Amino acid sequence: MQPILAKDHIPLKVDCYIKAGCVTACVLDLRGTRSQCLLTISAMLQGQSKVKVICRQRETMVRGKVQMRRIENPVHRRVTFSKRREGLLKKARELSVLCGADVGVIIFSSTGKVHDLATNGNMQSLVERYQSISQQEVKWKARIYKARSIGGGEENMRLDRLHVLEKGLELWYWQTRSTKMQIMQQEIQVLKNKESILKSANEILQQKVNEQNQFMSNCSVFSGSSYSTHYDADESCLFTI
Amino acid sequence: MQPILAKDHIPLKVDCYIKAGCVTACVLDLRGTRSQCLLTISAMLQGQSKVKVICRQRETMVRGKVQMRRIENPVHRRVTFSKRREGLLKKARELSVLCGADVGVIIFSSTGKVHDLATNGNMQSLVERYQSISQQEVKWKARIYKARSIGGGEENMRLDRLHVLEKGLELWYWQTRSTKMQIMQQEIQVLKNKESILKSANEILQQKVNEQNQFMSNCSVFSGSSYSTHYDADESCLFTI
DNA sequence: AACTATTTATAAGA
DNA sequence: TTCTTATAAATAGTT
Repeated sequence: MQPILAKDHIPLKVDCYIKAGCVTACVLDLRGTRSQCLLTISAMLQGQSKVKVICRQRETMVRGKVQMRRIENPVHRRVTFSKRREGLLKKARELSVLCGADVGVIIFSSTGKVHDLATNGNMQSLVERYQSISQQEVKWKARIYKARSIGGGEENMRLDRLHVLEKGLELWYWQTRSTKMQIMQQEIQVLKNKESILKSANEILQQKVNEQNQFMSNCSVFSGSSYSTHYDADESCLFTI
Repeated sequence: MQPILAKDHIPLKVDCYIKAGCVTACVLDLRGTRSQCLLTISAMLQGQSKVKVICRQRETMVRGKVQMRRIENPVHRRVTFSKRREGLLKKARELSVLCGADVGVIIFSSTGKVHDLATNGNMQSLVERYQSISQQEVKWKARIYKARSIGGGEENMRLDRLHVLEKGLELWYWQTRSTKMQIMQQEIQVLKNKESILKSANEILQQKVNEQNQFMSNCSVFSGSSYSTHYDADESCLFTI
């Protein structure tokens, strides 16, 4: 299948209702490389049932590719910003809906105006989630990095210790990815509450019991047996992130 | 310029290197309305210098529009997520370069994996800038709210001013309604825990106090003054769902 | 703001 | 996964 060279004009006879159009065509260049290219069709009506179509490759793109550099014209820049900002937010919403992702977008225009989107409805919680994960990742990586560099200096650095650390990172990734993570976080929340409330209940209880103990010891009937009740809530958080 | 009806097949003879392609054409429908439509070109090489092109309008779109709902097939969803995520980040970078904007994007996949982009190179500073601006916005809105409630009492409050303020307030409610929901639900969770734990703490406390009361009354020193402590947690849940 | 030619993204298939 | 390409969608420039 030899590639065939293009000629400047390709006269076509068609009898459809094309008025004008363009062709995104799959082409082979001279080296046989496949790529997409653009052709244009100019159609002129000829009588009732015939259209003459001239199809040729554009010598120059009328609207060239957008150069990826700052738009200097302020009016143009503002219009483009507005269009592309909407486009970006739309894409973000679509990603969220189609793939069940949570997406947050923050945009500062060059004039400092802020635009945002949080598909979960709350940028703050999204950012917090991001920060906690980032910090955790940084910690793990730092730990491994440290272990590695120490290990590099020390010959006694046992390989299995390094493996344990790397396993930890792996596990952390796995935990982060799983939906369990979310359940666990809720669980943590619950248990933290438990902790603080148990502590205050404990305080009140202690206080009551102490009052009574004091009252009773004031009666000089009882001596060294004081009631002490302590519900330790420190162990109530089973998971840590 | 009468629109001309399409026929099923449009045989074309071309001598360019088109292999296959499609046409996004501007067409006129039967009422003369202009719109974009799609044609396809199938090309077959014929010898060294000739290509036969069959151009016809698709009866049905082979790949219909994407339905904007969660993709249920996990493989499909993962692939789409990957592609669209890249697309989104690319768009964000382009917006930043073209318009001199600072853009931050945070993406959590449905499996909890995080992806991000901060065009200024530092998500933390971007988020901080966002948060400081958001806080100012909240303050401003609170001011409006206050002005409005004062305005309700004053007859001198000009109607147009009130309308402006109410418009702002409306917008603010709309923007934050979902956020509020989340905060409330969290609050509910916390308070439910509070309730149940306070109740058990209460029980323990009651038990203790009762024990001591009984002990003391057994000592026949005290008569009618029994300690009774009850921490009612029923009112601790401010919100109900 | 609307229009549309053109570019770009991407869904489905290999 | 990566590549291909048909097709849908975004958008640059214009009116």
